[in-house]
Amino acid sequence: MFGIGVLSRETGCHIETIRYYEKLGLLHEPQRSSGGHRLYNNAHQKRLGFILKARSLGFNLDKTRELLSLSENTERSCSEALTLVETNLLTINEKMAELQRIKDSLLVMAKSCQSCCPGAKAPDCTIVDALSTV
Amino acid sequence: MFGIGVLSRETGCHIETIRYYEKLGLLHEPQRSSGGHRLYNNAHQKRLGFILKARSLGFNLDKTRELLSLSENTERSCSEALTLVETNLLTINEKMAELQRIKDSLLVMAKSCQSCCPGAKAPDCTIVDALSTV
DNA sequence: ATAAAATCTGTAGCTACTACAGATGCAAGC
DNA sequence: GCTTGCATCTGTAGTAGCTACAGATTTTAT
Repeated sequence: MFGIGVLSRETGCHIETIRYYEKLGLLHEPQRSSGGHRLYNNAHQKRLGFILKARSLGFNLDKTRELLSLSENTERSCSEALTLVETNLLTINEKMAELQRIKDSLLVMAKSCQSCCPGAKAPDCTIVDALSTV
Repeated sequence: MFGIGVLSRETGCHIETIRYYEKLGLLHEPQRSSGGHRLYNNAHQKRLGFILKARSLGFNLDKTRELLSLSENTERSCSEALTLVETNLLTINEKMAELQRIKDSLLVMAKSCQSCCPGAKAPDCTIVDALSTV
């Protein structure tokens, strides 16, 4: 049994975030010391690790909750997990495409500025111009 | 002069967002009708278009404010705009790298699940396993 | 004149945390 | 046993960038 500070250090998860996950029901309520301090065991630590890993793979808290449920429920099937992963992949792909679109535009703007308006006044900059154009 | 509904339709920006930008000082306070309704002109529309374009290129509201200031201030130089664009490019690149990392992991997980545990129970799925592993 | 649509202000909600304030608990040294 | 200092407690508010109401008015159309 260990306190929230130890759990925080072991997992790299902020104390406030641990309490937040507990409030949302992602982490089970731990035992308490006589004075009311939270006391965790290895099962808690494992579960928190699971959550953090899911989060680091881009799953939001709802999907993470789903994944936790899948990991515990023998009635549910593997294909549900696969669907969650594939849905997440779609989301990631969309975000990447959007970022690529932005990146392309920014590169064009930067290049244009570098070659056209070095030392010019800001309002005449091609970057400002590009933003002003409909 | 036109109302907020027209401005919203013309720019594709939600009415609430227009008022929000005004509250933040990104949009100037417009004239009002005798009854208190906002009345905009073309300058407002142009400025809102500028903001929306900056937002769509990944600039946050603070940077957008900076860009607006650059577009109006003859004292400031073009290089400041370039710096903003380049900084934004760095941010975008970081986000893309992170997404790529996530994508790679998800692809591995999906592939592993497809080939190893079709029809298995969820708790035995390789996806769940990958999330459980430290 | 009246009904319907648009707009008004102000507040609360969203995600996923993070940052306090002010009150306690706990563990170590003397 | 007492004090000191750190850890932890609860609860609330803040972050970004909106979005979604409620309930009151204004404007527009018939």
